[in-house]
Amino acid sequence: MVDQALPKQAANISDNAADDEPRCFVAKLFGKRARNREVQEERILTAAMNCFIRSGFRGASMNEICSEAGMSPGALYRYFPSKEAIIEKIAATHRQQSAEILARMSQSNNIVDAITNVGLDHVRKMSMNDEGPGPRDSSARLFVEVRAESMRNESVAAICELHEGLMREELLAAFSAAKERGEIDPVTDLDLTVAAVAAMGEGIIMRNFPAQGVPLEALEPVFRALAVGLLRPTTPLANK
Amino acid sequence: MVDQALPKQAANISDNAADDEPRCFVAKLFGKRARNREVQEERILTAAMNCFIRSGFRGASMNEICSEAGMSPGALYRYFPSKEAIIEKIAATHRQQSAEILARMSQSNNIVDAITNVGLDHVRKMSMNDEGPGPRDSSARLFVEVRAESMRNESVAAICELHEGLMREELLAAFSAAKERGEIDPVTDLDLTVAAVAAMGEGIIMRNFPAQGVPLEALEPVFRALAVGLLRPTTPLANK
DNA sequence: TAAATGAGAGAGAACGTTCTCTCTCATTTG
DNA sequence: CAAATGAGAGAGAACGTTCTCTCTCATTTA
Repeated sequence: MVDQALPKQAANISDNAADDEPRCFVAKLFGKRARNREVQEERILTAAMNCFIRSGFRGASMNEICSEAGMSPGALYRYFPSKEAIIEKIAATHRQQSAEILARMSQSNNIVDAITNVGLDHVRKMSMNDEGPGPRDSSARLFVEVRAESMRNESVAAICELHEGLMREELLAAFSAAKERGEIDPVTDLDLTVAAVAAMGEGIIMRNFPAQGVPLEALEPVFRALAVGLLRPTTPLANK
Repeated sequence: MVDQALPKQAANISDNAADDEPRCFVAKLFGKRARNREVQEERILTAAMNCFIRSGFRGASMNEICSEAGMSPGALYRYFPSKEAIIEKIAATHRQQSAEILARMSQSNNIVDAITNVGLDHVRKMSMNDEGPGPRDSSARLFVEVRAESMRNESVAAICELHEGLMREELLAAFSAAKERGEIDPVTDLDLTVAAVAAMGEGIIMRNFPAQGVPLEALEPVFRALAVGLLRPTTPLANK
């Protein structure tokens, strides 16, 4: 069989500069014998995510994950030292995706539009990983699973706090800027408002409205009303 | 790990056997015997709840629950046929408590006050079971645990849907009445608003603000602003 | 005494993890 | 060039533990 795979360690150890030949480094991306470590890790994480969505962090067994990934336990444990490590990695990835969406808060010059758009973006993103097989609200399930685990698992709690702290900072910065622009009632407690918006957003994400037949367009006025209500903008309909 | 010096068997019932009670079959079913059974079931449920809060539904073992309850497995399995049955019972009890609070929605004649008060009641109740030992946000933990389980466990999902359906009905009835009173913009989509309020409420409950040092009084304007924003009352400050 | 109750051992399955062995293949050696 | 080498990758049995649940038998209760 002429299956040329990427020699990972050869590139690291030997320093032969005559490596201009474009080798077939895409070793059958998710195929039986993929050689690349990152590809294998990705394969495991994808499988584990499916299992965790189906059975929960504690409910899913390593054998279940191995079957889903098409690997043996021996192979899997070459890439992750423990089930706990897989859980932590998946929790981090999931929360990081949320934080990245929130990072776009400061792009808008209008706080009501900013909240509305970022909220919709978040809901859209969280309801999107539902193309392939499996339950329609996989992201919502994972979200709740991570939240539950974070309430009793020290390291998962730390991972969540890291990303959620970033999200709160982003919100606070946007709110502060809006306050200086005069868009927010000066007496508003911004810290509390940030916490409330974050909490309510979590509730919305958790329920996964798009998966229940509520279109994003229907959600738009809800987010807008929430923003108007909580932030009491002094010029509520200026940009609308 | 509190090994409470609880008398083994005889202490749970008062010893006034001198009464000339009818010792018929029915009396046995509904008399002292039945009451003792309820006491034992309650003991198991309380212990199980503590364990589930500490370790999660799947993470807590039956041995852990037995130790917490000060019972042997043989005794425990006399009262509950399976771990699943305990989980279902606890999920039902927890969700029912929420539904009972929501049932007071119709008592208020002002929709903004109604939402504010019921929201505060709910948060207060959910943060109150924190007198004894254990984590401060036991109700929030249980809430998330039940939600997570409901997303992959058919019977727990049915239990949740039962009580949450009641809650949505209650909200919808209050909103409809308010709409007829002219308190809500006629174009508002009440079904969507009910769903949104419920989802955001879940988010607030989940974060358990009182346990994080946010007093209920601080939360009051947040609920009020949320209600005003989402329901757009035509006479927003009438009763304030 | 008969029925109810409970303690505790432990059965049998499933768990997370480790171990051993085989296979593949780039590189080294002859 | 062909054989030898050795390290990475993986399969799958097996390990010790822990799981849920049952069974036996002693004690309590009516």
